[in-house]
Amino acid sequence: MRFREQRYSRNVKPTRVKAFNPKVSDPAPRSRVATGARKRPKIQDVATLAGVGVGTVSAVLNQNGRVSVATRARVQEVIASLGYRPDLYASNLARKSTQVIGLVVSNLQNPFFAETAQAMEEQATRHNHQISLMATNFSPERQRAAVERLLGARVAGIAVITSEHDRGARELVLASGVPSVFLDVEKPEKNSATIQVDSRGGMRAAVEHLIELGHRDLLFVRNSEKGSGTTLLSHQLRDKGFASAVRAHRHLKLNISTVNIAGPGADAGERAIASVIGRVRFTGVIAVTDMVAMGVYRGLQACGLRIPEDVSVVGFDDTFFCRFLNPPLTTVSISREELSRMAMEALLQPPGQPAQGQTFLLGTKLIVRESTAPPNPKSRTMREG
Amino acid sequence: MRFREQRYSRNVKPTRVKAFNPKVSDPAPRSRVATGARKRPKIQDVATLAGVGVGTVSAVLNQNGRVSVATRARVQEVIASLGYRPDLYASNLARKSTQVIGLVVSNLQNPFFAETAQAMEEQATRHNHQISLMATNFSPERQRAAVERLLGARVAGIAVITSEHDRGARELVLASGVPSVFLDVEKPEKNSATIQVDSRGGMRAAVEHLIELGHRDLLFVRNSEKGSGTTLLSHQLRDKGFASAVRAHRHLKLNISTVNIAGPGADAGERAIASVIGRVRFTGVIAVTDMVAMGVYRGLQACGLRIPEDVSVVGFDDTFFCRFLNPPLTTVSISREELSRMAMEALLQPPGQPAQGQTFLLGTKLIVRESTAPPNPKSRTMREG
DNA sequence: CTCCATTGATGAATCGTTTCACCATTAAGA
DNA sequence: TCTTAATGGTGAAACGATTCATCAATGGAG
Repeated sequence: MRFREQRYSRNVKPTRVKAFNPKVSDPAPRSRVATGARKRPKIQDVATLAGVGVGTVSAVLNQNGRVSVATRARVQEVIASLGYRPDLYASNLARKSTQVIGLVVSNLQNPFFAETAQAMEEQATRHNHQISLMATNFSPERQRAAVERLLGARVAGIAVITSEHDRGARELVLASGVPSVFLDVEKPEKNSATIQVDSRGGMRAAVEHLIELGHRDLLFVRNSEKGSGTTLLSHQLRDKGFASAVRAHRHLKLNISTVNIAGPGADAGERAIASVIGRVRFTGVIAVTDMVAMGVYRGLQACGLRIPEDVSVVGFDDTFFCRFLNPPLTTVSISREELSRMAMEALLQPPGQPAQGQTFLLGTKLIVRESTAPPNPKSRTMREG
Repeated sequence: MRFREQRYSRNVKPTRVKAFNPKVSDPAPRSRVATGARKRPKIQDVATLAGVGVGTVSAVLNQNGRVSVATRARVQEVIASLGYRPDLYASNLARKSTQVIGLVVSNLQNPFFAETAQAMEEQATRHNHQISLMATNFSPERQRAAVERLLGARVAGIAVITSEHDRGARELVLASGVPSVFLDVEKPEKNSATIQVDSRGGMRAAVEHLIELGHRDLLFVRNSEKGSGTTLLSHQLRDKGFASAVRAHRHLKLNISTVNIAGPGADAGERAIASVIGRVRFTGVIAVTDMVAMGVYRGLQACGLRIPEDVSVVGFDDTFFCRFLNPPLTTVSISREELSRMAMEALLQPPGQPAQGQTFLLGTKLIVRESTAPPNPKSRTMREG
């Protein structure tokens, strides 16, 4: 019985059944939309043509192992002539690691994220990696979904550079053991690197800049991107940074006001100004984001207030278009190159010290442009009487 | 003989040799930098726990094949309890297709590309695909390299949305047989889809808008991003569009000037204005790009010219920040959603008609904001005398 | 009761790499 | 001459999924 069975399964099921069983009734369905491409050469083809074993070809490809110069040259020649390109999926499967790093950002429309993504992409290319991009559009659910998909793709690392925050997503990443970096996360974990933007320092520089110019009546404008009630983490930190900067100068009797408008991006800034104008006295505005500052510009200009003659404005992020606003915006700069360099360093952890678990501090720098000037004593942001 | 042999290969070569050969001399080197993560469950684990075969689990995962409701439920339960997630690399290798589409853009700093990337990402997610992002920074060499890497990654499709153009890259893609879309390519191929932006229509609308307002002295500002001498394809098309729009109104005796400044992005616009001011008479400016228009704003304002009182300005692209310029920019809009929808449709070619080889026409729409107004007869862009 | 069709489930073979135990050859040392 | 070491090179097994030929069980039909 057993023999019968074995023999049967051995002989009647040759490895290439298809070739022996042309399915006469159904000549060529293969409905997978005709490819039209020549068959991709595989490593075995290269090996055969070069007269070597597959192991040798692999060694040449990954420049490890010992291969004589002559053999190496011959193999490389064959590779070039065939146009052979190793299949990354097979390679990754066999190697149990990938060359892909997952990048989760909030929204590419926001230049801060776009510029960061670009910088990350450059870093990745430099290190021979690829970027798999996911955008959350500020939704924690989508963040979690993004992380889940990246994990399924077995990425070599995950960078979460978002303003929103999702505990579930973070826990998924942490539990997976995949190298990761998070931006501005509240408490670091041993498992995962953190990049902390020095919002405090940046805010202090911004506030002190205005104080030095002579401003004493300050308006802080913030928004929370989504009406969801949750405050973005980076905004919270900037809040704190602002508060601490103000505290450091409390002897000056500063007159501080804060507006918080929910809503997406730049529009919030505009509405914020509309809502306080005539009710609050201020000669300097600090916006939590360049995007918000753009809205503030519009709001002020709609009220006939000039920048910087009547009101000074400071932004945060130094997105590239700051220079093109009218007047060019004074803002706090965060280096995207530095940020992406840190992220990559943490993700790729060069064989030496384990960068995972480390916390990187990302400095900020005040860029003074033309949106700030000494306050104008005649300027009126309050309604008369 | 045959029996002996079969039996031999059946019994003496068990699939798990390693388990029988514990290598006493070398207990546990595995120096691959401690992972610390629990071992990822594989499909066999799920199958065993659920008491079914791997084929059944696979059928449940891919909701094809016939599985009874009871079995399906049991398998799904085990999957959930284990937190099992199929390995995309193994899956792709076995299936010989992937869920990744490669997106090549010029530069994420340019909001047009950033917004397109975002839209593509959303489309991809909707279709259960991932985006692998590559930026060329306007370099043809980098474009080729990007394509080469994506091909190696066996992407399911490649979208090349760039302003620069590289014949080599295009040929690589075409030869590979991978579904692809290119933007604004000169001549379509059977093999690959094309999206043609209706630059002609957009330019005509822009020109006619200015003409209707009463402008007769028009300045066309273009740049070529890189001093490399090669003109960006999209710019060429916009050139032609502009020329054809002008030709259509030649009976009006329009006074047309053109400045072409090489150099990256917005700066070019500023330098363009600087170079023509006082030498050319114009009351309306058409910029080849919103980015360039931003530079034009700066250039004009630096000369003390007001927009739109002294000079009207029209841009092209409708990037999101147009609304935040002062004054908000009148521009020609290209729908990113539409663009990405078309790209995805071409790439994913729903089982029905083969969208490959098709040419999509992407319409444009003039968005009138506040940067255009009737010409001011007293305005002087020419030096006196 | 036999035969056939249908439904559900199985698991060996396959995808294209990397890895690594092992082999062959040569060189150096005793 | 015989070991021993070093260098080049080999190819089977493993990676973790999908596929599909095949089997078992069940239910009618004849």
